[in-house]
Amino acid sequence: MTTRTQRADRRTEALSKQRIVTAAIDILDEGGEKALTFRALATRLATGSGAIYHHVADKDALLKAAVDEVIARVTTGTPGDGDPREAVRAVALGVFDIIDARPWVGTQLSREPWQDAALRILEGFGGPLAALGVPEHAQFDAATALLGHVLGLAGQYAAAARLLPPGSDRNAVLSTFAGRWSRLAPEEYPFVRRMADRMPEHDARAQFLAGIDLLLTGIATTP
Amino acid sequence: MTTRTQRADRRTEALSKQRIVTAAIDILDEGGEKALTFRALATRLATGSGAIYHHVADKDALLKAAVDEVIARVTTGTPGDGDPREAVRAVALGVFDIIDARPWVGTQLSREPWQDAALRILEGFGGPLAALGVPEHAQFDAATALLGHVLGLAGQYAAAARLLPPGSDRNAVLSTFAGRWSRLAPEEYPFVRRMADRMPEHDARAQFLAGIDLLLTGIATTP
DNA sequence: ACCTGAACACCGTTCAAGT
DNA sequence: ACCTGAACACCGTTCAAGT
Repeated sequence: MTTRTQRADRRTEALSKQRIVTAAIDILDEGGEKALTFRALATRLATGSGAIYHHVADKDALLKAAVDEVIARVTTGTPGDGDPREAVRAVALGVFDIIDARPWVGTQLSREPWQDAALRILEGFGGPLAALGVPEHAQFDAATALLGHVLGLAGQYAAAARLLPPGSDRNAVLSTFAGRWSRLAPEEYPFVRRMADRMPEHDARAQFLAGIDLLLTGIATTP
Repeated sequence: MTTRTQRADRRTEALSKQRIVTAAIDILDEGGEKALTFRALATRLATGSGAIYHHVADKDALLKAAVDEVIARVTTGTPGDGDPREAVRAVALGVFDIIDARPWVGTQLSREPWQDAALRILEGFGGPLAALGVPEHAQFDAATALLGHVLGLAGQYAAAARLLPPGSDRNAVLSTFAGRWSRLAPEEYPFVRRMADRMPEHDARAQFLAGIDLLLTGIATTP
């Protein structure tokens, strides 16, 4: 007899892992890693903090699920049957752009070795590498090297972005650091100082891609 | 008149940033990142937790100083005047081995973009790259790509090592993950599954170095 | 079975009080 | 100036009590 009122009562909609992960992603996007607490999550879901543990093991599992969901969107995009080199670049840039847009993904990927999200990226490189004619025994080294570049450099830019006001873009980040580098001791850091002068004309995304291309060239040249 | 007793009283030795950082490194080595708390640090230094703040701004600064000290030991080793390729490999492997021995360094390097430690590594690559005849405009891309590989892949192995009992070595880590990968869905992860079968015969350090060599080949081939 | 929210066992950091 | 250590403002996680 009370069925008629249920439809309007959105707040008591059943909790689920999916709803929790979605809310967690929203909080991470809005306020960064620091903002994601079980109390904040419970408030947003209009429930008690303990309720979350009925659907998610702990905070680590929650972060893993959030990263996995976001990464899956890039790697499940059809690779197409075009140039395999372009397919590799597309996967790499896809992950780079995700990390750029959501720095918390970069942080988490570094902490989650060989977990679901990293495997998806690895898998995304595998097909194109085979299509490129890389011998099977060399495919694993090639794929892990590409993964390493993606996680390492994209993660660095993500961490840099975290230090600056959320509004500022990639190149502003680089410029800020370039200024800092110019003031280093010339005897200790001759190379870094020299490079600092070139920074302003550099584009972070292009630089990331240059690394991918160096690897692709190395992969194509190595027998 | 109380001067005679001072020599034996080691516990009241003056606090200093150096002493604090050394103690922090010891705690990190013995118990990992979780073990480093200001309370544990204060206990080891036989002082109050608040005293630490007279010498170190906060926990972040403490971790930065600890990583910087450890990384400086590798990059300040004389690069020698031998093969520049070998010099690049030596820097990369040096950092890899540090991260392997102290997983907390890997975690921290991912969180500290373009800070002292990362700059030291970058600088370590700079000299050899110039010696290799890499044109100046390409040196920065090359150095950052090498840095990305070091931070990305070495960090992954470090994080993996953290998940296993502290005794187990690199290859045991890989074998454990290989077993897990073999049980993945074949339609979703054909590449990763295929690679899992090759894992047992792989050496993590060699695989890391293979990536460096791919980059070096790419760098040498790119005009 | 699922949810609630107070309670527990921690943190990093601050600060009045001491020397 | 430096140190002490209790106090503060948080955490993640647990668990008796409710539905």
